Amino acid sequence: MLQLGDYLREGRLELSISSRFSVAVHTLALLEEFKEQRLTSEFIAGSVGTNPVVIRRILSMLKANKLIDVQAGAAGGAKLTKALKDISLLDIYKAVSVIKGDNLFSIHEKPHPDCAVGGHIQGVLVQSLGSVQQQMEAALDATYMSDIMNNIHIQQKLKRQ
Amino acid sequence: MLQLGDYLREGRLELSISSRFSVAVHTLALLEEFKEQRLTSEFIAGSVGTNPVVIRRILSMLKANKLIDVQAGAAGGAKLTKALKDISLLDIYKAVSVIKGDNLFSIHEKPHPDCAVGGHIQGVLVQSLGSVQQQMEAALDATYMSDIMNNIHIQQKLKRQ
DNA sequence: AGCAATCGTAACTATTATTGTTACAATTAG
DNA sequence: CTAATTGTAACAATAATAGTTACGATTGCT
Repeated sequence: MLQLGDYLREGRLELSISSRFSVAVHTLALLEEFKEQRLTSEFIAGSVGTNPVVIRRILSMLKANKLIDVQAGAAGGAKLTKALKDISLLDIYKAVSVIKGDNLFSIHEKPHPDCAVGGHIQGVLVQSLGSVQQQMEAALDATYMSDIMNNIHIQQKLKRQ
Repeated sequence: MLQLGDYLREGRLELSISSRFSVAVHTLALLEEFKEQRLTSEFIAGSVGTNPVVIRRILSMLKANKLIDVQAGAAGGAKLTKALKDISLLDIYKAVSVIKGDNLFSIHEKPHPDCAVGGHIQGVLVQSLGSVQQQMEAALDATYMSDIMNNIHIQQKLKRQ
């Protein structure tokens, strides 16, 4: 369960589910689609529509979480280390959300402790909003990269007809 | 269901579930706890631990969504217009998230349309991530301000013992 | 050994939202 | 009329994101 301390850490940052997440999903789908070769950050950037450095930063995070393998040098690039059915969207979400203690909801940090409401609101919100966050993460954990890939293949076939 | 167009709007902003939300919940709890009188932005700010203008901005949003009534002038201030059992956290969440088309997840906007993955990833992500967002919002909609208030009262009693 | 490709990462910029703050006109009760 | 209060504009400080340039480190190939 989430702890109050997780929320009240000094200098805590606001959540933002950045497009790093969607780019990471895109990248893993590419690695599957072209799995016979390592893909370079330049190739991936071309498909995603961004800069290779942006991709390399995301590759670093995925590598740190052992979802992919990346090699420098000539013939370098990235490849999957797992089957897509063993990678949930939650795995990816956590991999690219590098800030520790990331909370979906911000809770104001200085309610008045002597107030009938202010003295208790943080603890109550940690429970209720923590539960909502858990349900959101459970939903992410229920979708796998293999599902995403299946959907992409369905769209490919639809387009061809 | 979410539409692709909701995501691809030019200049779309990143999500951030700001502390406006937790401050709004705190405010509504205060209005209930002291419902025999109108509460001024200064009083609420004292309990929340912020500036009265920050509170007035949030009061404006809650008022625009008909959750409260606010009056200017001497003896002015805010009061509830509904029973707490008729206000869900989702109602509040939507009230203070003023940006239209706010999406929990950002999706990168320029995947290469001719790529086997890039040409389909947006549509697939809109479906999958839209579903996750819906489940998160359903969780918010399952908690009511009356639940929050009950929990606050439980904590008040615990503290007294 | 040397070359070319590629990653890893630092540094910087531009953009944007949030939060807090000051200021002041408009509103309203008494 | 006066005092209290809201509504809102304007501005500053802070911080995250995304993009970009640059360059050292790594690696495969000849």
